[in-house]
Amino acid sequence: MKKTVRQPQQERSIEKKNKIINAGYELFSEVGYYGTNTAEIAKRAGVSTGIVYGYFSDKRDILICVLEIYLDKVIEPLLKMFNKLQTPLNIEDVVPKVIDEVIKIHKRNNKIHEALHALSGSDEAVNTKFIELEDQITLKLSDILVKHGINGENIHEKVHFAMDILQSFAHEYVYDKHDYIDYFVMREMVGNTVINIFKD
Amino acid sequence: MKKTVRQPQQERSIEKKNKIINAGYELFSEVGYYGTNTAEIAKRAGVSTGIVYGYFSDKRDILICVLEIYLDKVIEPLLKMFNKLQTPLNIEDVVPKVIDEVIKIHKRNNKIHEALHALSGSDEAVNTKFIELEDQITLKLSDILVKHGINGENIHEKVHFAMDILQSFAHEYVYDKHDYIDYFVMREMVGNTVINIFKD
Amino acid sequence: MKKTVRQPQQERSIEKKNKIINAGYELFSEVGYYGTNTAEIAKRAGVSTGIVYGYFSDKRDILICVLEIYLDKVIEPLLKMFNKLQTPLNIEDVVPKVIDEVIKIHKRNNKIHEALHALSGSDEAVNTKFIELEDQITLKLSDILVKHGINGENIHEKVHFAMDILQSFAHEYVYDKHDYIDYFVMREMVGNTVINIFKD
Amino acid sequence: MKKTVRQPQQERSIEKKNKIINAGYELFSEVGYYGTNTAEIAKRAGVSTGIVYGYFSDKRDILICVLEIYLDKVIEPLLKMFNKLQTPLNIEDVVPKVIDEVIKIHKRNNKIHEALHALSGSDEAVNTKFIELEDQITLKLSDILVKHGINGENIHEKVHFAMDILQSFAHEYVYDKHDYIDYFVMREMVGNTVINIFKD
DNA sequence: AATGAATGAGAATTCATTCAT
DNA sequence: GATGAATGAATTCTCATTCAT
Repeated sequence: MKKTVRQPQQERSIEKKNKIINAGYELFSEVGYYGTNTAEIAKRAGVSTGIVYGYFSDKRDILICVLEIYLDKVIEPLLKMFNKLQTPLNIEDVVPKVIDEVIKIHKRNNKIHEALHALSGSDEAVNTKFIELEDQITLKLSDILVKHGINGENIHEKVHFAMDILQSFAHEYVYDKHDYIDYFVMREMVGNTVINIFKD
Repeated sequence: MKKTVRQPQQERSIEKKNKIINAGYELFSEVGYYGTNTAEIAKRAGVSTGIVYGYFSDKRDILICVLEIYLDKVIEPLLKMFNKLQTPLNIEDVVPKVIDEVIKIHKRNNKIHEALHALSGSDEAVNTKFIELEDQITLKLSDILVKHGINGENIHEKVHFAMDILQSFAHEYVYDKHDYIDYFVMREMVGNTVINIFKD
Repeated sequence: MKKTVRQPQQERSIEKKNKIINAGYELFSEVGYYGTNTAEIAKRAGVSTGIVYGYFSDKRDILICVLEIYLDKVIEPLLKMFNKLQTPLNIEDVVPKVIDEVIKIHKRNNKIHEALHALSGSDEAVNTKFIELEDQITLKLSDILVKHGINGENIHEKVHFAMDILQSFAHEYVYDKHDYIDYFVMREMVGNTVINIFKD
Repeated sequence: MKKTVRQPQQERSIEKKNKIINAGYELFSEVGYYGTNTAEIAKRAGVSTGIVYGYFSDKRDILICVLEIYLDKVIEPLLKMFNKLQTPLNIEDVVPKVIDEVIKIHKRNNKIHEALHALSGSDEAVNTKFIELEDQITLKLSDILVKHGINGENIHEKVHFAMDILQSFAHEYVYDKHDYIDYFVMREMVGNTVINIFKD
């Protein structure tokens, strides 16, 4: 009665599972979770519809896996950037680079971010994963910043708040295009604000 | 061929249309757009399924209308608060009040906000409406602030940015509950940041 | 419990009933019986949907009435033409005129003919009316022809058969447009055939 | 977005598709196109409603396929009959046989013929298919007749006209039952008329 | 008589999931 | 492990007909 989901050990199987996840990633990005059906995922992955249920317990399970690779695509470039920084770091120099990086990440992943974030409201597991993502980023960045000599007082709150601001701005920047907003001006504001957070 | 949607003139009809919108509002809030079906909306509104299509062209059309009342629920308490303020306004006093208000709004509307925002990624009309609403809020608030003696330079960018920050924080505050975040500390940061935006 | 259908006596009412029938006639012609809904008929007739059921027991009842005015539109011009004929009539002269007339009738009424004929397969009353129409035409024309000196032997069969041929041809002529058919040649064949039927 | 209709290759699948077409054929015959719903077709075919949409894009698509097998049921017995004939064929002997055959075909297929013809008025694709089928019959029969030594002048027009006449008569014969018509007499007329068409 | 809003059964269609091969 | 045909519950939407006003 219990549903057993294959834990693929062989390379062939892992490869196939990844193909499905990637197909899901693409399709969820393109037309959202509800706009995608499992048959299409299978087709795009080049496998049969039946085998999808050999690797995943249900459609939502694919989503969870997609979410995981999405998280990597977000976290990795950020960490890589921070790891390249030299001590002592000059916050005025770093912030613009971070802004550029966050925008870049947002551009690459905006659609899937929307699709996944949309689900976080109605799906506990998805929501949890998102929170975990934020946790990871916040904690790792806090660590790195403190190691580079940034004042550690309330560092988690500072980092988290800064990340919120940057993400929010990246979203504005990539999507909305309100006519009456000068995004160059706004970018300066964002930059100065973040710098101030870490300044004193 | 042509779809005719009743444009209700009489009070009775307007009332009924509103009942449907409210039922939609509630259900979309509770279980999201895709978790709701038109039969349920009708049932909750106390009407037949058929008449739903007398007032709305389709399910999405209900969403669009829900989006509109959502705006009111968001914008009205904010405007009311601002209208009570005395000129010249002391930004240090106002910001904490605004934070409280935004948190309150977020608490009341968090689910529906998610649901609507979710759709804006995959539905052009919903997205357009969303942007329209953001525009309205930004422009109205900008207007009020300038009238109260706030420096009008880059006011749209300032207001929009401040709204992003506040919304982002309210979201954090209401939802996420990261263990390592002291929300009282974060709240102070947010307040000071917003105050700084409008200070000089 | 019984459904009473108003038998309109006053002119205003009769006019209104006719408006509905005409609206039905038009719409059935344009989009067929199943492509038309009663709300549209009412709208086109300039009356409310409710009152339609004051004059007609149901949608099919409108169809029956439409069928009746259709029959008149078919029978009248044919009889008018035959009544103008002079004794002794020259069959070679008459037949081309009849062909022209039948084609004209077909052109004016082809759509509604299709729509009505379509129903005759599944609706006994409609079928009966159609048979009645054929009866009327056959008997009246037979009468006229005999009075004009045409040999009365098997006259009903001759007339009916001739009408079948003419109708069939008119249908071909108005509709089908098979590329490989020279309709001028076919028309000659039809004419000669009909003439032969009445010749000996 | 895209609708993919299975193109069944395996015998099992083809068989199932045929079952659905046959169920459609039966039901359209019995109660017409609008009197039939897809659930009933599925039930009659002994399959689920879902799989119907695996083989057909929609209900109309079933109709189109039914139209095709209808053609076969009409054309095959006719062709078989003609193929048995000896050259040079004696038209006086052939025509009565053809009349019998056409009546037989009509008896077997009258309802479906009605149903299909009905739709051809309001559905372009059905209409096109219908014309295509008539073309096939005309061209094949013309070919056969010429090969059997019949004068090829205006052969398409002759065949088409003869088919119209025969069909029209078969329809009369099978359905209408006008009291005042002696169908034996009429049958003689039809026979002679058709013979005359091909005589000189 | 007249209105047109309201009803609700019924229709077509979709799609996550299962299952025979 | 793999296939893809098959399932059938669920969903959106329509429309002939009724009914409160």
